Amino acid sequence: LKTPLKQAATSHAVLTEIQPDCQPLTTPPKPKEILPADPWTPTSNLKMLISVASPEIRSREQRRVLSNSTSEEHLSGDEYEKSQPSRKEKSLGLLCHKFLARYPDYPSAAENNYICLDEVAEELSVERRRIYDIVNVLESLHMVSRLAKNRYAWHGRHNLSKTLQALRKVGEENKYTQQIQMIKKREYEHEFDSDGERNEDMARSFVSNEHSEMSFVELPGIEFRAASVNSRKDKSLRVMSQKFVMLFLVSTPQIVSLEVAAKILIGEDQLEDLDKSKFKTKIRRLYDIANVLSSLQLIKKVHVTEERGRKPAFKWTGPEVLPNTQGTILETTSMTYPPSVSESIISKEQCSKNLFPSRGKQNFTRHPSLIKLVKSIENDRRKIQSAPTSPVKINASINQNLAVFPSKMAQVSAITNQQLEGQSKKAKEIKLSRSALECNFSWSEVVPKPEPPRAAAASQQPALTQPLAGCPPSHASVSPVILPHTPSGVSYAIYLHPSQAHTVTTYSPSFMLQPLPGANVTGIKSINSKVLNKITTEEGDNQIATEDPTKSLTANERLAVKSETSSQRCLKRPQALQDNNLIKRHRSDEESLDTSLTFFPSGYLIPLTQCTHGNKASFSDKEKPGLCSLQHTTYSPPIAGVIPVAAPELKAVNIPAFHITPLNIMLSPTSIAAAPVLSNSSLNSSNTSSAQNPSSSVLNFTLQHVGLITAGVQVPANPVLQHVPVSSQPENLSHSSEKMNLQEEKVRQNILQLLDHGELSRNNFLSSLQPSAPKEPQEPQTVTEHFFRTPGGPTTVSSPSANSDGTDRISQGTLYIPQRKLEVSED
DNA sequence: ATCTCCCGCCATATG
DNA sequence: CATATGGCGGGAGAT
Repeated sequence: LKTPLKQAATSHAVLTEIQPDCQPLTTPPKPKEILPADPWTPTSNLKMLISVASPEIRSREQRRVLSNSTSEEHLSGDEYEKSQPSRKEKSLGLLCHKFLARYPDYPSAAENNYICLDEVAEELSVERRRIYDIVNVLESLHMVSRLAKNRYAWHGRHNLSKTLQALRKVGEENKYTQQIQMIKKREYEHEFDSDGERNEDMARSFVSNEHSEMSFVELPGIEFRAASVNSRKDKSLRVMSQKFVMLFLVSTPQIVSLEVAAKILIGEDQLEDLDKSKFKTKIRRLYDIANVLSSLQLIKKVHVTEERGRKPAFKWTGPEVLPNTQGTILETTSMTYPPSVSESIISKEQCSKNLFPSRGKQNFTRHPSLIKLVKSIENDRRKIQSAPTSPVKINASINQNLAVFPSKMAQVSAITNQQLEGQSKKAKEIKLSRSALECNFSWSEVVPKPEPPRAAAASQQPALTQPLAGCPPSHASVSPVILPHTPSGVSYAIYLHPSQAHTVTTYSPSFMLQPLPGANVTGIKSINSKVLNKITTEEGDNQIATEDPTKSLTANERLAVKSETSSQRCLKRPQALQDNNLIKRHRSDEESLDTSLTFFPSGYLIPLTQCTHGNKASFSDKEKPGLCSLQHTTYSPPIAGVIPVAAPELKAVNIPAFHITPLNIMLSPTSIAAAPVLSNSSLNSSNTSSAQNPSSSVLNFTLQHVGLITAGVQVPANPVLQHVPVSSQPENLSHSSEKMNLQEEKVRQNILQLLDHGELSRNNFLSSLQPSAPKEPQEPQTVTEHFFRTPGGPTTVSSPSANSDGTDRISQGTLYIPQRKLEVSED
């Protein structure tokens, strides 16, 4: 019927931006939007071209051209159906590119960045419906916000960093990592026992438990307040998009298969109701979302090959999100709202409404100080949540923040604490956290720096240094306050996600970071569950990006972006205020407490003004330096690398960490992740085996208790950071331990299972699990796994770790747990 | 056949 | 009530 212009397909046509042609009748093109300030930046154009001109398309186009012999339409109608707009040309992804091309990534406040849906739809000549699809996901990233009926405000990537951070946090709170594990485990089981008596694995229950319904995650974004119009209840596409992104952010290899994503997004609730159609629909939506995210270059399509064939998946290619960044918002905020400490204190989560309204009735009380802030926001979206309450959470992070702003905050914090306590008994933990200090400083990777963690470290970090450093040393020095308390010893637990097996490798004791080109990833987490893996290569897969022009370009772009973002966010010194999700959760609802797995509702973030550009210059390098280097390093050997274990951020070791560690362990029953623990201190101090400080003791204790490490093994803590307020730890520790016991057993069983299956052949592994079997104290054993990525694809990597079987020994208490194989291939 | 995912009906929300 | 939004899923192009 329609006779589209033929061969629109020519590359030229495609490249040409938006629809040069058409619309004879309708309103003429509107000049208005096309102003000098126009969005088209060289970058964007380039970007667009690159992305658009994918090889596939190009080849396709060529074919077409040949066939047509360039004639547009002339000959015969034989061209019949060949109509052009081959499906691909109408793809959401391409459309999205066009859309994005219209606006600058980083619009200046000055320009009018308004988006009129009608116009856009018209100009791009697509149905409005499609525009909604795009806008909705952009909205989920806070790249746009709705102003009113037909109008949206374009924010570009200014908020992206914060958004991602928030999403990551929420994802962590929602225990997506565990959910993913569960799902994978389930699949695994199915494969195995065909009999399938799906053991009523608690796993399920876990998942089902949480079924948290989450609503839109709000982020502090600029004019978000104005977005009064937005939102309503469902927002499914938006929410879905956020969840999808969260999955990437919490996954260690940042690869998420559609299947897994769909399952999680779907039934966050019920056990698998293998509702086929529902699943299908979900997948469709995910594709839609993925297309947009791909256009944003946040993800790219890959395939994961597992035992059962290859499945479509996507790999995160966007900026990595720092684990601990909690400080970011605060920092920003503080700058923004210097006066009201309280406000500044509020960090995302605190402000949150319940994203995940867990079934439980959670009654949060809003902290007075927050009320004002929240109030306005709430008005805007009052209608949105039918939810009666918009709980505001205040948590430990606040306390932490105190450190930063000692004087001012003090009172506030005090208040906060009281309130918290009042709210829930569970809050007790919070106290602990506050003492913890958090300074992120970059860890010196290879070069151990003698100096104190403080600012010193950060200063000259090589590119590889951790991003965490987020704050430049300069800042640190500037605001000494930040490091109020002595640094706490920070230990980090490294674990491997079973599901995402990747190469595991040993890490060097010295913590050298190496960009692991191939290694994708092991997960490294700080105790408090923040992942520190900045190191992972972006190109992650062992792919060598070098030759691909596109990639290189993207890389560059990325760099640019990163630096920018980092600069923004690093306005302040490093304080890693970490917040503990755990704590938050605990206090949030008591009921859920019992099941450790229960999810707690999280809130949405209240938008704070976004940070202005402050001194960006100073830190350009810190944050993502690692990435940059990584990118460059693409040429590096395919081998899986060493797992960089270092934990850059010195976080206070808080109790939460303990909780978390166990959780992680227990959660991944399937393959069980290894939990290597390291202290970042080692970086500074050459010796790893220094005497344990309290924190390390606790940690060791915990680990031992859980059975992850042998009694003899000890995890060193960072000397510098030592004074972690350990005081209360015992309680917490015990507490967590208790919870974990059950889990412990399961974990073991799982391990055994693995062994049975032959996945683990190592005695070592077992022995390591046995507390009774002491091993060399200083050298815990590692169970290495064969993870492999099989060859075949560019991505394939073999585990570098030398001795194939878990014989490797890793210097400091590192435990690696075996995994299943998994291959990732591009495209 | 499977993977992608476009198209657009039609229920809802908004104004 | 007229529109603006946006679930949803059929079904077809791409592989």
